[in-house]
Amino acid sequence: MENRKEKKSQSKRGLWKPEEDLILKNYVETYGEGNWATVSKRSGLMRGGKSCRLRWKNYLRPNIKRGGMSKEEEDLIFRMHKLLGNRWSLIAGRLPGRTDNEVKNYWNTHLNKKSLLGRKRKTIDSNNQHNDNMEDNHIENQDSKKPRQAHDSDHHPIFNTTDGFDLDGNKQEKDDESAAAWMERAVRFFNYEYDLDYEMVGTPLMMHPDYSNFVFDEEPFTSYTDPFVLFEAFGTADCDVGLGIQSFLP
DNA sequence: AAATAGCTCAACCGCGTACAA
DNA sequence: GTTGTACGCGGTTGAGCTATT
Repeated sequence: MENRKEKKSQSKRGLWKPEEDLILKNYVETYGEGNWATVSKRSGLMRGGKSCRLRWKNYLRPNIKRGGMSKEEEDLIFRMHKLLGNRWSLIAGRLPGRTDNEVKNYWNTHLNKKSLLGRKRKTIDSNNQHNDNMEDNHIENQDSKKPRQAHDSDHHPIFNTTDGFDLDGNKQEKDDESAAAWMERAVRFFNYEYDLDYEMVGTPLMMHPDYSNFVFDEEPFTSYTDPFVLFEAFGTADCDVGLGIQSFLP
């Protein structure tokens, strides 16, 4: 413990200087990525391994894309976030050259505001009680200092069904019954995610009396069942949500 | 021109997980 | 099964920049 404290205080902190970047770059080119704990010893950098790893991953790595997000990237982040929550590394994985840190910052400084404004504006419940609760809940979540709790989507039935609905991206024709089952699960998922009312959780939205008062933002609902996004979330082996749903695939 | 409020984003921290001994 | 180590992730902080008064 004492050792760890000592080590910490010895590590240089704060912004990286160009000469430090150069040293780190040379180090990685010589020794390769990994073994970050030994970087300071071998390279002479007075930085902790974590700091070096982060600097490499976010700024020095080849093919890092700098500069503002395109409209397409912004749109994808928005959609993926709706689906996956704050899983920045997963979202960043679908944006070549972008890092999880960048996506997270972009969300917090740009898209999160839009999201909150949008929610306030876009629901049409006449008494507006749900709207306020939704926003409060969201802000409360954002302010939480706790480590990431499981996202609602982790446990939602849409990711845990056992009806064998085919989502493996093999371009199989979906019959009407399967499509209907899919849609129902999707509807239930969004009902759950927005957390409109705890009593509604698990209740098929179509059957709920409040259904007529609810809209999914200003886009048609189908945009959130965008096949690309759904495939990305459910159909890829490197996606932990995908792994969940893949477990019941044939 | 100076003060200050607001915003952005690089960097840090703590926790969880994987893996080896 | 336990412990130690390395790594990755998401939440948070704060320095520096910009806009406003």
